[in-house]
Amino acid sequence: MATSRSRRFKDDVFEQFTRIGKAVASPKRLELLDILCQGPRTVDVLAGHAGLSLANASQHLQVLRTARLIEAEKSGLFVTYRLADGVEGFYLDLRRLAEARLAEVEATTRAYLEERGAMESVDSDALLQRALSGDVTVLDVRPPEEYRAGHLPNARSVPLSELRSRLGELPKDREVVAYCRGPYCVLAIEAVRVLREEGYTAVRLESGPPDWRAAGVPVEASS
Amino acid sequence: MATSRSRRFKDDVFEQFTRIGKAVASPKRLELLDILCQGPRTVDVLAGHAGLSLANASQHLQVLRTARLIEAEKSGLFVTYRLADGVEGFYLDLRRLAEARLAEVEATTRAYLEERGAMESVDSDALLQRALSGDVTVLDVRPPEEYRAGHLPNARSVPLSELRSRLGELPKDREVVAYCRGPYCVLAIEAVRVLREEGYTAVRLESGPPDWRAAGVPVEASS
DNA sequence: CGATTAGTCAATAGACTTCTTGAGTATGCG
DNA sequence: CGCATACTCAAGAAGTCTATTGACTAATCG
Repeated sequence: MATSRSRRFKDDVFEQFTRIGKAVASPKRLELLDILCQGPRTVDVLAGHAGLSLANASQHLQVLRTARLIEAEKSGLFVTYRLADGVEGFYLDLRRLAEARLAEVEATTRAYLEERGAMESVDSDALLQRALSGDVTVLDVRPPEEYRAGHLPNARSVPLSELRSRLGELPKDREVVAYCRGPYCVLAIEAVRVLREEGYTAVRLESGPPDWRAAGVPVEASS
Repeated sequence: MATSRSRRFKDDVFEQFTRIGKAVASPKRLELLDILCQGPRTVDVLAGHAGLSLANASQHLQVLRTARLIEAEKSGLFVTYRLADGVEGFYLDLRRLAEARLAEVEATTRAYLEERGAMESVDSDALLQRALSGDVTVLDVRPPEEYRAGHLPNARSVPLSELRSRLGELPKDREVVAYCRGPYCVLAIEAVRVLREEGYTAVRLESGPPDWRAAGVPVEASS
């Protein structure tokens, strides 16, 4: 009978698909993918960002690599991991599905924002358009190397750590739009808090470079 | 320090995303999703198709349901599960990523096809256009209820089990294009084998209704 | 009413995963 | 050369997931 043979074929195929599923079945690995969406990184930078021991991070990266979601390149002492083709898009799809289907995601986010006193509802698309228009001061508050890897056309790089000391550069009478890595990065939330304390009109743009790339919004490199 | 609080926030968010990942981290659950792409089904039909015991199928369905990928509706003795919004697209994205990144998927498929003596390479898009054009006989070899739930505009329903006895309905001088549920369903492969044995010129269209819906190809219901 | 059917629930053995620890390897630097 | 750095590998304890079993519930039918 052909059935048992086709059963084995199906089992094999779904087993293969599962390699992708298993790769994204751990919160730490999703976090690593999220960080890698910002650009290639070495193992200990990744470990630091995700709050993992070096050995543990390395192990998770192996899993992602066997699922072919990331690629490694060794140069000197350092191993640099980067996302494979098509993976950024898939990660964003997964995130979008989670946001759409799991009310808990929104609840968690809202709880955090309220705690930080940063509750607000801004039309994200309209805000992005304003950021692109040049009518507002646009701040990229991520570390400088991430700014260099890609940023909004008229954003200026002011890392959160330097924000307080560089307030002089920012005109007080102009609205400020701050962004960072994306909706689940907290840098811009902090930046907006600081700016408001100092009397600025400031809002956070929730999206980040990975979202813009996926949406076809221009993202400049360097400068 | 704000860091530990934001650490907890991130952990929570990624934990939530992981619910989707975990749901698609088991081959059996992916198979259930695949079947549900064809339309709503009751628990024991799903169990039968996926080769699972009733209790085990029910358990897997609970997991998918807590991840909100599927929805249940009870009517009388039967519980009918259906895909939630946006899930069909996500499943197809996952499958596409697996096909693109994992050479093993293609290898497994090729091995099965060769074993069945069905190796061939047809330009899938061109074949779909021909199937839509009306110049060939288009056969939907799935069970009739699946045909009713959605099929190509000029396909006729000839379930694989009835194919041999209904060959009289099919003109011998016209090329036949057979399709079933999609690339990993074996019904059309068998159908093409039977047709060729009987002297027909027959090819398999690899895609299926879920693919066409995602691509905007018209898919009729009933009739 | 009692029997039947469709499905869920609960418990458990066995298999897999995760994180940790400590050792091992390769490269570069003084 | 010896030593430091960046990373990987291997082993094991603790936790999680899967499939199976048998009992349980809810709806239907005679």
